[in-house]
Amino acid sequence: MTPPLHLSLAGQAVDALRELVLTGEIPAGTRVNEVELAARLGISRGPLREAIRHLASEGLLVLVPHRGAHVPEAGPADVKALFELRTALECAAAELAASRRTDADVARLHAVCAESRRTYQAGERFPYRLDLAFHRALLEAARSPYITEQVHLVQQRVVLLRSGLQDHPPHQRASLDDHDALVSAVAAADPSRASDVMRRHLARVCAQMLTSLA
Amino acid sequence: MTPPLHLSLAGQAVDALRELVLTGEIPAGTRVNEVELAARLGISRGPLREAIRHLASEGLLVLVPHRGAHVPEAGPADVKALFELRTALECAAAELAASRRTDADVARLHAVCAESRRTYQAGERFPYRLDLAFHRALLEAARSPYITEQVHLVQQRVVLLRSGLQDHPPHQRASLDDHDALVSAVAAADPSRASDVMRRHLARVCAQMLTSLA
DNA sequence: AAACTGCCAACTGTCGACAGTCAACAACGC
DNA sequence: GCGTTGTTGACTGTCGACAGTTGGCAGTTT
Repeated sequence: MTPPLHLSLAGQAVDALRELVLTGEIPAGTRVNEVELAARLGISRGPLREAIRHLASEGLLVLVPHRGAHVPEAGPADVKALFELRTALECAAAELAASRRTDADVARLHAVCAESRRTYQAGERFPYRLDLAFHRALLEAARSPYITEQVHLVQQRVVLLRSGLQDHPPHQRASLDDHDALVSAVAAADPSRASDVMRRHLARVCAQMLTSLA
Repeated sequence: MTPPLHLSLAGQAVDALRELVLTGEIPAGTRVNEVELAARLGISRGPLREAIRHLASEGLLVLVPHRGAHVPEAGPADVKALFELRTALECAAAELAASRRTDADVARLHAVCAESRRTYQAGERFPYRLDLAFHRALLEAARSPYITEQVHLVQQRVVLLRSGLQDHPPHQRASLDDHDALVSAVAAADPSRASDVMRRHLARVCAQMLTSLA
């Protein structure tokens, strides 16, 4: 059928399902039917079940015994709790990045910031993609694999919460400034300042998400 | 067979496998045979596979395509990286606990510390169980569900690394003092001091594990 | 009319069997 | 004797079918 495919069906199913969830194609609260979805993806229920369980372990799905899986519906309390976790992880990452960063790391961070600002001034709005790229560049500089892994998982859940939300330009402007301040603290090898800036940045983003949610 | 069991076979398999891994009954590096283990647990391969994937998502197993799962072998670099994650999470938890704790929380923490000290002075060594209980009591006071969840997962991985290691009494003595200092900071509602104490505590524990490992 | 009880359809949980892949072993050539 | 290649065995990946449970619907009772 598919001879030179280097990924198992379960692996493909994970990617496909993740896409369906993150794009909001499967709305929050909707129950996922195994047989139906398996047919839609062209695979059997076995691999699909593994994919469902995997995404559940990432927090993108919620399992209910004998009642299947559904995309979680998040309230303000969830957003706050999730950002407490994100703050813990990313502040630590910022600290580590400030103490471990190489010149190449700083250059990369500057490049991402520059591109973000350019895109923002050109199109009145910079894509979320660049925000993710910035945080990932920071993680790279932190060189802490387990923290990096966890931040990626948390960011995914934030993306899930963001689906159906749009950013206001003023908030974007503030984020750009935060990013610049963060790069400056990292470049200056000042861990505690980097942590503080990150904390304020995430507090702002969290507050903005809470108002957009209400 | 087992009529009034309120847990799915996969759920039971998760618990059983977790026990086998954490107790070291399945040594690090050993490959896990699905058919053999399924027979041993008295279930089919389907639920067992789900259990294996679940534990892999918790970091207790490593999956290799077409070659099954095995318990990860951890070196010093892994220990350091894991403790960077643990420090990020538990320092944040200590901060939150210090700012949110109720009198009941403080009482609970005091009780755990007292029992630890009593057991230590009586038997020259206090069980790891009480150390876990202390950190869990602190998490309860922090009231941050996602951080709590992640700390539990990390603690599990630490237990995995600890299997086959024994504590030296002097290190235990230091831990007892750290715990007391932590309770005092939390009781005084001093988040930054709580975070600092936790950081020092975990640095000590990490260093001790690294020396025991070599 | 409202509440309760028994049935029914749909779905999840589980199983056994088949197919594909990888690694070790053996035979062969150099 | 050593490296290479074909073969074989064991194991994982996948599938289709069966069994158990859940929630809803119809029928009945008060």
